[in-house]
Amino acid sequence: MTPKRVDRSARREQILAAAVRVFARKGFAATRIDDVAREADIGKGSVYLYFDSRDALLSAAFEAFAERSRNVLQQAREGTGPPLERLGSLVRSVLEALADEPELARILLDLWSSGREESQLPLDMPGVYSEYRTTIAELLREAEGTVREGVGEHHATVIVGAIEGCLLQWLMDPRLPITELAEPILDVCVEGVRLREEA
Amino acid sequence: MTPKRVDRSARREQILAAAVRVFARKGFAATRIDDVAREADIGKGSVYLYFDSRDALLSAAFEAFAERSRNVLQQAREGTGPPLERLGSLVRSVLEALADEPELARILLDLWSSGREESQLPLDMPGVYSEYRTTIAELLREAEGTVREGVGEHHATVIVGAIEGCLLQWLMDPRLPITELAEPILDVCVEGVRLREEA
Amino acid sequence: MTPKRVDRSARREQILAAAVRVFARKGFAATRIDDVAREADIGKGSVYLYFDSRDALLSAAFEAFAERSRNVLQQAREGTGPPLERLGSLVRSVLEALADEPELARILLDLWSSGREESQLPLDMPGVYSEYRTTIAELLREAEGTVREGVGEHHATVIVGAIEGCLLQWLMDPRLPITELAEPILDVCVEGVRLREEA
Amino acid sequence: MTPKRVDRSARREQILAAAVRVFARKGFAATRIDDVAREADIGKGSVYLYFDSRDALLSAAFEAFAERSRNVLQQAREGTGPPLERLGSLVRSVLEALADEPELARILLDLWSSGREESQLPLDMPGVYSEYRTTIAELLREAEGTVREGVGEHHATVIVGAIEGCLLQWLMDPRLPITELAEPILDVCVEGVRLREEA
DNA sequence: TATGAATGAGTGTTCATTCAT
DNA sequence: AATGAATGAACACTCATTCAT
Repeated sequence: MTPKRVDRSARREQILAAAVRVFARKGFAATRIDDVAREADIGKGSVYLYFDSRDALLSAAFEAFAERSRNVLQQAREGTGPPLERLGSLVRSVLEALADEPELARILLDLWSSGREESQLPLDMPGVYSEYRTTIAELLREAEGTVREGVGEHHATVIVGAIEGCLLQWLMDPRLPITELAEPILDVCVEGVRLREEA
Repeated sequence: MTPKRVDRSARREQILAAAVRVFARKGFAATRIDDVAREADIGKGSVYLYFDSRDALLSAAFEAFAERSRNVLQQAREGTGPPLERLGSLVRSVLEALADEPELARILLDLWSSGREESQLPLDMPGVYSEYRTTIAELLREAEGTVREGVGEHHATVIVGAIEGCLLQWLMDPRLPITELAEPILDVCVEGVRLREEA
Repeated sequence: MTPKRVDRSARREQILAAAVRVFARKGFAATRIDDVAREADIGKGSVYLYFDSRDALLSAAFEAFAERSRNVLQQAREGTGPPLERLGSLVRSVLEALADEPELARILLDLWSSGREESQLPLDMPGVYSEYRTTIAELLREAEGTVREGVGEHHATVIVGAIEGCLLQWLMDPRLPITELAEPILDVCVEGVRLREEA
Repeated sequence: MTPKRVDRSARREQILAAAVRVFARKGFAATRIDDVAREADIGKGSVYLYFDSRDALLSAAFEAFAERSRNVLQQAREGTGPPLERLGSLVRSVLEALADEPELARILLDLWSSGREESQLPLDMPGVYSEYRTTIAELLREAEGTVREGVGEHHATVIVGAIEGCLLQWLMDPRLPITELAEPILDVCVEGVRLREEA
């Protein structure tokens, strides 16, 4: 029926993976189509059989990243158990997912840059972060009674910020122990919103 | 014979300011020297009388940013009063400084990208964040007895992360009320490390 | 998958020949890559598929010239017969070779200029002339007994000079009958060194 | 009457001398107006008070060179004594003049290049060489009876060639002892045309 | 007269994209 | 489908020339 559909899509993935590796290494701006083709071990022209343009590679990388995000968030929303524990799982999942695919993480630097309003590529990074915030805000709302009064959307923003900000520091300085940061993040963020059971 | 009529360094600043505005708008990668010249209302060649290269403009922008950073951090270190309150002031100062110069803030997106290891421009962004962490870690240390045990460097990273991560979200979506985030950040971060006065 | 259709080195030669024609006409300094591309009837970018830079075109032209030189000199060294007759053949060969490829001859003007010490391009023109002199000095040495005493390296320099100087004048004024100058050169140079059979 | 005429012309000479020094060092193509101004120790704009354009500097340098040539040739024409001896004096004068002002000599490389037909600057180098040849041909004609039959214009070309060709080799390789070449040149050129007094 | 800041036309080079094979 | 040679638009940077002071 679709005799080469699998091949085609596998090939596409192969090229995208190569592109992500190169983007991670040199950054999008410094990456040439030639570099991607060489990394994917195919001819330069072949890249265009699977992607419309150089920018399309970054868009596809964004999509891959956004999909990971959606998955992690969906799990958090569908999870059961105490909301603050699900928040903890969410934070750990995010960091693990990034630590698992450090190359995908490194392209965040380019995705952030390209998210700019006047950019030609309107990758919907704002949307990704908006979803993050919404999901976490929802968890906080569910946790009503466990968290202090007044905790709300802004605190969700801070929690997302803490995660992304740690990630950012790791990207700037890979010596930072990104996985070890999960607990401190939770320490700060979860304790930072938890209701104090004052005597 | 006639001494210079123009103040070299004022002119330089004027061009740099124009460059920062354009970088903020279109991103460094998409900014042409011509754009900067037009924004500064001078000829293209004149840019080169004050900057060695296009990259030098970004480096200068980094320097401007780094100087702001150093000032804010210095104030935090020299401040008096309870450490956690000084942490609060620091957080507010950082956010205010960035909200005051949103264009300078937006080039952070480019500075982060250029911080990449293989980049040609050795902008010392890692150094900037390292100083941030050190300063905050110092405040936390001074706050010993007020903060929970085990609170340390990693928590400093989380606090820096929360600030930068909120900033990041604001950059992605300028509708976020960046200055209003100071209190939630402190809410989370300060409460997140403060000793619980358990009965 | 399909092997190259074009013969790389043939293409290279084609471009080089075009470049030499333009150099001959306008001089290297006044030649734009665009001129070369147009003369070769290809796109400007294609020049760079075969040559690293504009300078590389001149270097390649030098190589072509140097190869011709080496061939002519080798023939002179390998020749048989009385040395002074071989000198005559050498002189005639040099002039004929240049008259045959007047465009290659005209780039001599540029090669001489580029031979300057501080030049970026280390075209070994001095080496070429040094070989000329050595070869001719060798012929003169072999001719010992036929030439006057005291005839040596300096006279070789003068003979090379006479050839190149005639060439120079022809380049300045193409109406000079370069090939007809072979005999006068020999007249002067050979008679100028030949032993006088004094009574 | 002409209150600053001397000053003006002296200034012009100062600049021209500076230009010649720079041309000699880096070649005309690589010489910037800035280089000349710095060498002359004046402002860049001031160069244009005395010369119309960069090219005009090379033209002026040519004029200076051509004037030296004319002087030397005039002396040869006006001289007395046996023609072949005057030819000897001429050769020596030319070489001495060049050895005296090696910088003026070095710009020959640029003058030759710029003499090209399609060049924008039609420096009359062909004219200079033509005069050389005419003068020497005249000497040879006067020497009728002392030189072999058939010696004529072409031999004049060869003699001019020998001089210029030695000069060329010296310019390519300054280690060649230019002044020591006068005698070999005469050896070859004068003996090369002199009538053999056969027994 | 002297200056050097300002200019912008001009050019070498790169590289995304196309297309003949 | 796959290739890589060919292309030319785009751009950083240079520098001769101008001109306000």
